[in-house]
Amino acid sequence: MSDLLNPSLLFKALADETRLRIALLVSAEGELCVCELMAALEESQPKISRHLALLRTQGLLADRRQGQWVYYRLHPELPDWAKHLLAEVLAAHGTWLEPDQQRLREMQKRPDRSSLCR
Amino acid sequence: MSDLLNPSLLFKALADETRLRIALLVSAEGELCVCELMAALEESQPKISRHLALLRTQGLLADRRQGQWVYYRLHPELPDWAKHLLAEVLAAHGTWLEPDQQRLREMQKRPDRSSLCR
DNA sequence: TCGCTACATATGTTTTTTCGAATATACTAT
DNA sequence: ATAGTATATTCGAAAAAACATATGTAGCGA
Repeated sequence: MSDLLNPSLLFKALADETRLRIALLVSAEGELCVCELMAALEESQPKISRHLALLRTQGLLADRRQGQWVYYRLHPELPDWAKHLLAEVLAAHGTWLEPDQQRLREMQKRPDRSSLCR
Repeated sequence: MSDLLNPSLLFKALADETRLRIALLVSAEGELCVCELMAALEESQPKISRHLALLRTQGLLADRRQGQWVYYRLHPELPDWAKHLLAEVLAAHGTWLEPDQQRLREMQKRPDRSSLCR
């Protein structure tokens, strides 16, 4: 069930800068929806969605829909070595994400995940 | 002097399977020459050399010539986060390299780096 | 139902990467 | 000098990846 994600596939998934920023941002922030990623990365919706689809089909991210929004998080069954790897990069180069995180904080009408659907 | 190698460049460098095998093998074995890598990976000489050139220019590997052979090792100034990353992958998926390491052990006329040049 | 917002995917094109084959360079031994 | 071995690089073709644009789908509120 687990090791579909081998190192080669992981490195390919993270070799694109947009996907790397997405993976690290999600790793740092916990959970983000598509519109938040669009705002943080300043990229078009299809571009973000396309890269998210790749990260999802490779088993790196998991998604859940809540109302109109789809939230992405690190896949709960992501192997430890992969989690550690992301954590290592984040610890050493977290500053690289700061512009993205800044835009995230400044985002208007950011969806509020605390109000659960019913 | 150090951080020319950012995470994005590292992941791109390791996104190719040939380069990933080279980097992990060198990381595991310490130092290998081109002909040893050819034997271990069963790939053509130009293909190995081309990928080595990429890993070298990106600062991942360092080379030294001894006689007719050129030995490659992890670059001594490779940042710690990058070393840890390789070690993490090696620890979790070292078995992936076993066929390569087996061929390395079975290699005939393997250059003897203990006989230093004079 | 309609209109709106959020997100996903298909299509055709452009850019990037990888490759094999050929050639060039560096060293060793004769 | 010549030949042989080890390694590097160039070049054009083929394959893969990324892109923008257009379109499709799903949920929400009126």
